[in-house]
Amino acid sequence: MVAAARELLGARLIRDDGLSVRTGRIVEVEAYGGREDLASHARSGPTARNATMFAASGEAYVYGVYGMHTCLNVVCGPAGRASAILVRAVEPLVGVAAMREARLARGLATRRSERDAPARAAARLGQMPVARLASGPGNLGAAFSIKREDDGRDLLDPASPLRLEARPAAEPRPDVASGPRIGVGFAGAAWASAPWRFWIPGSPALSGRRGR
DNA sequence: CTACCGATCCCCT
DNA sequence: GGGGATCGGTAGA
Repeated sequence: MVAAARELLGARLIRDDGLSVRTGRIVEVEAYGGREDLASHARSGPTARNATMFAASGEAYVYGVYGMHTCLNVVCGPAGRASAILVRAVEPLVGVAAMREARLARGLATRRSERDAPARAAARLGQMPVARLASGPGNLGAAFSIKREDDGRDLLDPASPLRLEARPAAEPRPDVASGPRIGVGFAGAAWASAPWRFWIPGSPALSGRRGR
């Protein structure tokens, strides 16, 4: 699982809906395990929400949180054993305009209804640096139009509209840094401090304050 | 700079 | 009915 997380860094995430293509280089991920991992959605065994976590390697596990965000995971364990890698950030490579549109579309659908909110959101997105468009799991979900219907998709199928590609052979294996996972304090100190977050040091697209 | 707060909805110790 | 693998804005030191 940890090895799979490291292997994902540098790989490409691709959204190909037939009209536009969006791709990004994965620069930040987190590993989540099964029942023993108190930070994992699988901590209480299989449920309707986390069923895909128990699927075979290579499927997408998509979940919604806080009523407005969808997050993408790559299932990485053998069938029956829950494990998933949360994709927290990518560096946009192709389809930057489509990512801005997707961010705007999702933001308008969910943000509080102030009178001038749409104009302000559009202005903010227009100014936003490319590296921030898919920085953080919620932002990535919006930029790549991740939907609940993507749950269970085969990310290793070259014909899939949402898929992964290996890091290009010509591209060197990236350096990898690690540290505690984000936002899992509820799991208790032991699991919250486990160094299961991995990132490519120096990437401008890292989540939180690191990339700013 | 840090700290808190609200938004918003599906699923569940 | 509670709460969350988040985000961006605001208030205050």
